[in-house]
Amino acid sequence: MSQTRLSDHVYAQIVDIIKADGLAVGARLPSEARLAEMFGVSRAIVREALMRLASDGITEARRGAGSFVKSRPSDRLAKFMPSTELPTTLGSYEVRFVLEAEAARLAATRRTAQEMMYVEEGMEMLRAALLSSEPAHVEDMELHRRIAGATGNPAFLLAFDALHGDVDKIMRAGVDISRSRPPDVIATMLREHEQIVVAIRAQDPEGAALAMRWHLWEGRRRLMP
Amino acid sequence: MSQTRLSDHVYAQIVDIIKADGLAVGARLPSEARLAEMFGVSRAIVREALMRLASDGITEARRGAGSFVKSRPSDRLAKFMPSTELPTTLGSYEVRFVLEAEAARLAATRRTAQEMMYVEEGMEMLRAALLSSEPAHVEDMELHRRIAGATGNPAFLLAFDALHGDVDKIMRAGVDISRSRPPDVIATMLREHEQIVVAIRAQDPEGAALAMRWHLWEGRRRLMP
DNA sequence: CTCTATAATCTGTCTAACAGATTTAAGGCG
DNA sequence: CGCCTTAAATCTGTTAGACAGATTATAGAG
Repeated sequence: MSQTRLSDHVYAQIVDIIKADGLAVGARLPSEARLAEMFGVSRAIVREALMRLASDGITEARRGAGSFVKSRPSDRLAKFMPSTELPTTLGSYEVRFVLEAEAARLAATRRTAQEMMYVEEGMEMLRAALLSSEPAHVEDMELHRRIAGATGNPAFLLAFDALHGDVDKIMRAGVDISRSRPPDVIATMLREHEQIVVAIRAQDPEGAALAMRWHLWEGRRRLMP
Repeated sequence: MSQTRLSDHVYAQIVDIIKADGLAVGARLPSEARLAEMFGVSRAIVREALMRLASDGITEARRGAGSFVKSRPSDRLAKFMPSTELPTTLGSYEVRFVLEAEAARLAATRRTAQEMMYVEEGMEMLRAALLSSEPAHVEDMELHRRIAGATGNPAFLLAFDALHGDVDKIMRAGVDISRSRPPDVIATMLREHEQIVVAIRAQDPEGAALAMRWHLWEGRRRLMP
């Protein structure tokens, strides 16, 4: 804790309230004015804390009605607490394996021409990043995200963002995966992605799903041989 | 677009400033007062946006000095926000079909005794709610969520929460399934859930996956015949 | 008992102010 | 000219009070 903002403390105290009082998903929190009174701070501070709680997906505010529990913090915290960063990253592969393989299959089936262009553009961005030997983590994610979007089903993007949003947070916390990659690995990664894009372009559902599964399988191995 | 908080807009505009002006990591943002003047809002609103930016690891505030860029916002992160407002009732089934079927399979494979108890408890809650003819939507979700948790892989819960986070909102908007639920449908829903739980208890991966797929398939049909 | 109008709450937002930390500018001295 | 000390300007962190608009609770009429 470098800084001592009151809203940090209020954030933690509201989390405690939800956990201690066992507030279920959908339950209403005390009003901002009430919380301010309880913690002895101004309403503005409570609002700052609530903004972060909402940003973290724990609460949700409805105008005129109140703030409500959206996802119990104990569960959200549990996914960071027990295991270290790497296992969580690895765990996401298990989900990506089914989620993104299905996305690739559906993208191949019903992508529009515009969505295809968007995917191809993402592929170009990844290629440029990889060939310039820069950290290509963002571009990698972006391509995968565009493929999820090419299904035309926003639910895939919802799940994708949830998965990679928190992974991104974890990596910002100090884990540096972008270690030095030898040239042959770069070429391999490029080829794997290209096979996925080619299959989607050719409207080959099974090929796209298989290429995605293979790529994720290999990616997981690269992370933890 | 359920809510239009000014701080949401300010958040996006500050991200735009960082990207457009090419502010490097460590660069100082305009002061809160200046930002408030630029966007035509009060300083409190700017602070609420800055709290979320700080929570997302993009900026960092130093007391008396100013707010500084901590990490350049990626394009992916910028697109992260608007996706939260998409209603995805039917589309979510397409994702649940692969996601929860895999969760059921893995839960059957490696559930602990404690996780099994947690699932059984969820089943009891659902049974009680359904038999009392009360809206059982929350209990239904809770059982599915506990099954996702029984995989031991928190990534499944991440994806699950993302998909079902807005369901409460949708239900409140008027789609009330519980009203039009004849007794035979209740019995059917109960049986479908029981088959899933039984398969997980019996550590039958394929049976669990199949039962989940069947249940979701029927559920989708009940929603939109 | 149901429907409706009214009152009470609650979020979203603004303005004005002050303390304390930090940066900047101004001198003063070698 | 360059360096150090000091005072002024700036900035974040925080408080108080106010008002509009949305939502929920309440009381009353039929």
